[in-house]
Amino acid sequence: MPAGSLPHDAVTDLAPARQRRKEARPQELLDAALELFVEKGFAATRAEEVAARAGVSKGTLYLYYPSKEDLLKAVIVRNISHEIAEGFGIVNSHQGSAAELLQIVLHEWWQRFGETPASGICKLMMSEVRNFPEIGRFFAAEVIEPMHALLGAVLQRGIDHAEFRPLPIPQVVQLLMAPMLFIVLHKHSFGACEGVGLSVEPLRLIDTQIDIVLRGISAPPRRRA
Amino acid sequence: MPAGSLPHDAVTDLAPARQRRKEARPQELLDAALELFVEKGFAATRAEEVAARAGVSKGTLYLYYPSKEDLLKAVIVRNISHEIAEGFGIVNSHQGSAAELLQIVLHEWWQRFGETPASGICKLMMSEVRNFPEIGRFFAAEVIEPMHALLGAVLQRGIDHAEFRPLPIPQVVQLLMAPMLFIVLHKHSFGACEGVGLSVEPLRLIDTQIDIVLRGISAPPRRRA
DNA sequence: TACATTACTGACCAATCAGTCAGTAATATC
DNA sequence: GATATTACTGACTGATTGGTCAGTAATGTA
Repeated sequence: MPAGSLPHDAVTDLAPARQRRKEARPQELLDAALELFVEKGFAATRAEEVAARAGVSKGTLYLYYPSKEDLLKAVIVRNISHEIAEGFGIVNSHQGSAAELLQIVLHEWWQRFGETPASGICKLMMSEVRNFPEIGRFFAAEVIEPMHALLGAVLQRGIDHAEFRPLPIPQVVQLLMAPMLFIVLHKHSFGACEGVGLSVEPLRLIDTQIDIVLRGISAPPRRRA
Repeated sequence: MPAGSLPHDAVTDLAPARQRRKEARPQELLDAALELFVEKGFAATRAEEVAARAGVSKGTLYLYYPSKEDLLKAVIVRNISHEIAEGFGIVNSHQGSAAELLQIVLHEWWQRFGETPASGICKLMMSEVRNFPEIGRFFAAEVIEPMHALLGAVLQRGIDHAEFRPLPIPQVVQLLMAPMLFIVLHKHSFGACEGVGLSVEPLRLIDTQIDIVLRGISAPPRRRA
């Protein structure tokens, strides 16, 4: 506003026009909170900022969530994708090779989770578990463990079909997840800063990973019989 | 102390006995700050806590570091290992195969950095870059880029000697680092909590990684000539 | 033992922020 | 249009915490 602007009689130009949208608020607040918690961390984010980004006042935030910590819990709980169940669907119904399946699962993971704002949850959990171990246990049980079971099942199938050589499954699962996590963590930390080197190209990295790992775990060609 | 304990005339039993140790303070404060920043995050850590863990009062902290943010900067700067230079020494003087060299470099990285408290810097930077991009740029220039150059050199040598097949070096470097980062990040987040599943065994994971990647990137056996 | 120097302390201050609540205005109902 | 209901607001408060500084005691010097 130019200096000396005086409040001409009616509502000022940019007056936000108060609205009542009981249904939409909770999700909008959750979205705003996720963004800010991922960006700045839980402790460094002020409740009023969350409210402002969601387009409401602080009072409204506390109308829907009783405390900042409850807001955090809700952010985690509500963003937990139930798509892991779908992942099992894909795995169980897949007809082709385990190698193909692995590729599909990793690509789907990237598309349905890595690319979406929900991937920020990874950074958020990483940063905050030690302050909220309860939430951490919940996340581990609902996300990490199912995800590992899923990838473990893919590997086991490959081994059973002699497509992959015998493997230490838990370790290989962790090795498969590591680059995926690297990508999303980078995206929400260094990758979001100006002039911080290291260009990460998710799809290219994932494809290179698939290429190398598949060569690395494939069973040697049969000698005879 | 049992209830009703009264201050008997001289100094109380557990009186901390004030000491003057001008030389030792800065490092002790830095160590305490690193621990706490990694554990709780920068914003959630109170300056007085840092002082207390270092065994001094808040005033003393501010005697050595002008602000909490300056303390953070000092924590990063002072914990940046100059061992990457030694890494280049190892790489340049190595006589054996590139595969062997890769194994050595990853193991050394784990021993000299991953296992030490300094590895907490990884989590700290991840969590805080977006709040302190300046520090992020410094860290990228001093640590990330040299580290990538180092691993890139190892890969390049392997390719030059036809030990490895042609590779997209930047991607493969990232794939090599991802599990290392996974290990240290896990150690300082989920790994430090009770009852949060997922047992991560660093050496076993690193060895599995080396095994798979080496198979995955090795050049196919020559056909003729 | 007396005095000077200075590393260290912790009570204090000002700023910040989570959480509250009396009041406002948008919608529903008649 | 009049009245009732309730989603929403933002000034307020109590607690917390970054940062200060007048004072204290440990050490050095004579």
